[in-house]
Amino acid sequence: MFLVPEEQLPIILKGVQTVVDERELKDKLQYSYDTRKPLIVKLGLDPSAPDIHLGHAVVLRKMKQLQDLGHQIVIIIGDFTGRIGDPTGKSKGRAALSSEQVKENAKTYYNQIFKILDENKTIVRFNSEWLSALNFEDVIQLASSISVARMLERDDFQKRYKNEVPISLHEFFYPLMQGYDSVEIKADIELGGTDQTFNILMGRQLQKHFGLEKQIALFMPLLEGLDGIEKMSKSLGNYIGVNEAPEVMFKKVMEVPDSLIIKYFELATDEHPSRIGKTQERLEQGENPRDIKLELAEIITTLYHGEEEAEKAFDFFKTAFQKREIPENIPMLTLTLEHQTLEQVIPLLIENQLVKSKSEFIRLISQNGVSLNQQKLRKEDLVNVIQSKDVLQIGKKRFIQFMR
RNA sequence: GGUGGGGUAGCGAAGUGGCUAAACGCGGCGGACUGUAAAUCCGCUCCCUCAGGGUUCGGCGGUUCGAAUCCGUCCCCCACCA
Repeated sequence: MFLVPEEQLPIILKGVQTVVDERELKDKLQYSYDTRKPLIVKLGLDPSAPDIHLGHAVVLRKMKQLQDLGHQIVIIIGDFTGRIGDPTGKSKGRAALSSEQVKENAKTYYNQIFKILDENKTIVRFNSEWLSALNFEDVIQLASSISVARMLERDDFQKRYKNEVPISLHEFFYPLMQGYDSVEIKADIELGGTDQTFNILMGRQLQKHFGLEKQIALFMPLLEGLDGIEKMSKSLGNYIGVNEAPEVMFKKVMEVPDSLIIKYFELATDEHPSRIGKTQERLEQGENPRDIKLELAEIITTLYHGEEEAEKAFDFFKTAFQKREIPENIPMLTLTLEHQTLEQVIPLLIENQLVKSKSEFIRLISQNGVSLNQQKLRKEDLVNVIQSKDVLQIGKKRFIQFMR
C-alpha cells in the first residue's frame, strides 16, 4: 500500500519551501513503511476564514498528496482559539465567536475542503475538545515550558516589542495552544504556510517537553495571485476561488502571469514532480506559454469541477476569448410579453447581475462595450424589439441569450 | 498621564469659504492591440430614470447668501515624551 520512502519523498517535498527536519522526515517515512503505520499529518484551520481560494488550497493540496500516499490526515479546527478572540491583537473589538458560529463556519468549510480532500479518510477534530478541559494548573504547567525570551523570538512579537506596540499577555498562549494540539494528536507532520513558522516549531518544542517524538514541519510558500506580486487574497481581488464557476476559474488561470506557470503547477496541482520538470523544459525550449497555461487551466479546473465541466470551460474559453465568438451553453433569460424592447429588459439584466444599474449599462453602450448578436449596440438600438435567440454580450465575459 | 499630528471617494493622496462631485496616483471596468495576458494607447469609475437630478469629505450641532474648508462638541487613529 505504501510507496517506498525514496518514492514518497519527492512527492512530499514538491513545492515545499522549508522542511524541519529532512533527516527526521526520512526516518519517519522509513519507520512508517516498515511497520505499515500511516503518519499522522496535521493541519490547523482558523474557523473565521471565509471562502477558500487557491492560496489556501496550497496546504490543502499538500494534505491531499499525503493522504493519497496513505497517511492519516487530521484537520484541526481551531474553535477554541476562535472563541477567545482575535489572535493578532489587531482588532481588539472583534467579538469572540460563539460555539454556534464556529460550528456554522466549520460547515461552510467542509463543502470547500472536501473538494480537495477525501472526506472518508479525513479526521476532523475541534481543539476545544482538549483545550477547554485544561485547568489553570495545566495551563501554568504548559506555560512553564517556554521562556519569555523564546516567545519574543517570534517575528511579530519581536517587532511589536521593539516598537512598543502592545502585546497582550494572552497572545503568548496562541502558539502554545496550537503547539499543544500537536501534542494531543501526536502529530508526525504539521503543514502550514511560512507565516506559521513559529507556531509549528512551537509544536515540536512542546512535543519534546511532553516526551513525544517531534513533528516534522513542512512550510509551503505563499502563492502570488493574478497580479503576480501580492499574495493571493480575496481583499486584493487577485484570487481564484475553489467554488468559482468552471469558466471563470479557467479564465482566471489563463490570467496567471507567465512567470508563475511552474509555481502554479507545483503549488496548485497534484502533478508529479517529474512531469512538472518536463513542462519546465518545454517552456525553456520556447514553447508558447499560452499553450502550457491552457494545460494548467484544464488541470486546475478538472481538480475542482471534474473533467466534463473542465472540457466545457475550455470550449467556452476558446470561443469566447480566442475566437471572440459567442460560446455555447450561455445562460438563458426567458422574456415575457412586457419585455419587448431592449430597454424594457434592462431591469432583468440588473436582477441577473449582468449590470449594476441602468446607468452603468448605458455607459457601457456608449463605450462600445455591448453587442447584440455580435453587432455593437448603440443607444438608439435600445428601442428595437428583441427576438427569441438574440444574444447579448456585455464586456468580454458576460453573455445572455433571450428566449420567448 | 503630557505634547503634537490626523480622519476626504475601493485604496493612497491633494484641496483650507463659492470656479469642487472634489486634482493626481493605484486598483477596477470598457475599447484598441494581443497568445487569455502583460506592456502600451484611449475612455469611464459617488448614486440615479444621464444634454438632467440626488447625496457626499469621521459623527452631531452652529456661523454664513454659500462650508470638505470657519466655530463648538463628541468618537476614532497616529507620532514623540513620561
